[in-house]
Amino acid sequence: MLKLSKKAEYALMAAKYMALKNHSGFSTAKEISESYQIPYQLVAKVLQNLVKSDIAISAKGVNGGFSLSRKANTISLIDIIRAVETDFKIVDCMQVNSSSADCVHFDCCKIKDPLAEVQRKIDKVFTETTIAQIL
Amino acid sequence: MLKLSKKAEYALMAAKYMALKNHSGFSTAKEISESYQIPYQLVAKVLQNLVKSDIAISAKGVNGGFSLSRKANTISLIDIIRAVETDFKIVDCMQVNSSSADCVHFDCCKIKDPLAEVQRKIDKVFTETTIAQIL
DNA sequence: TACATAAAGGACTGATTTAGTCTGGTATTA
DNA sequence: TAATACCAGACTAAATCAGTCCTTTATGTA
Repeated sequence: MLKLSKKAEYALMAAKYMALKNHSGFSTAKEISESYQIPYQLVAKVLQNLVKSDIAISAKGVNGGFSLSRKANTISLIDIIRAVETDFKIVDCMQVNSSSADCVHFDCCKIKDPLAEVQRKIDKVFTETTIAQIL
Repeated sequence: MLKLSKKAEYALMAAKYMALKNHSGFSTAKEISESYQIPYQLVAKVLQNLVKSDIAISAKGVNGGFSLSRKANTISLIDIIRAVETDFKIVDCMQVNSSSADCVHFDCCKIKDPLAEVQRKIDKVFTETTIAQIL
């Protein structure tokens, strides 16, 4: 279906929220959850993923929260999406570790190589679009 | 996950098969199924979808089968994919009939408009690539 | 020091989607 | 009339996704 997951959507929304108030301290998961009507636990998890990928930084305790680790115009959509999704390929066999064990057609596939070019172009779209452009 | 469905994959493979032998009569579902190791019932269904979308024509009975209805370089990947998939949008709210009933954020969404541009670029990739290019 | 706040992280569940199968039908040719 | 091959819808099992629950760890403040 070529659809982004909710996690990816929420990650983009959270990134946008933080970008919009980047210079006024931390944003909490609760704050983002309530502002954008996103389930708290989900957005919390997504924010943790962003921290793991060094897109955001976090601070525990009172007055803690999350903040983007760098300027919005240096964070691409693909950075965000890769932080929360394991796969980002239009077909399974393009995953880094895929082999003939994953696909009966692996060694004789008729569309893999041509689709790799399509994949490259899609990656380009998400790589070239930054958080700054979705504000 | 932004992944194509198996139906879309099989549709592309079937289209490729037909394109490769376009001028030597019909290809049967069985033939394509066996050549490319695709479950027969699935590829049969996919081929029916292609017929419904006027991408392929069919003939019943002995010596029947399927054939592309026009030249491979006039059939884009998006034609094929739309023939077999109901949705082809990165987020639900971009579906033609979507409304605030489908998404709690519909009227206040922070990322819909920017993502529409991303969607447009992805559509462009699939529109500009034709079957002739995956042969 | 105690307490409130807030992130970290794992386990679990229910709903949805996907892939694939089964069955019966219709049309065509030899 | 028998074999071939498309047409069509219902159905099932497996996988994925979205969301929840619960416990732990860290930090600032009264």
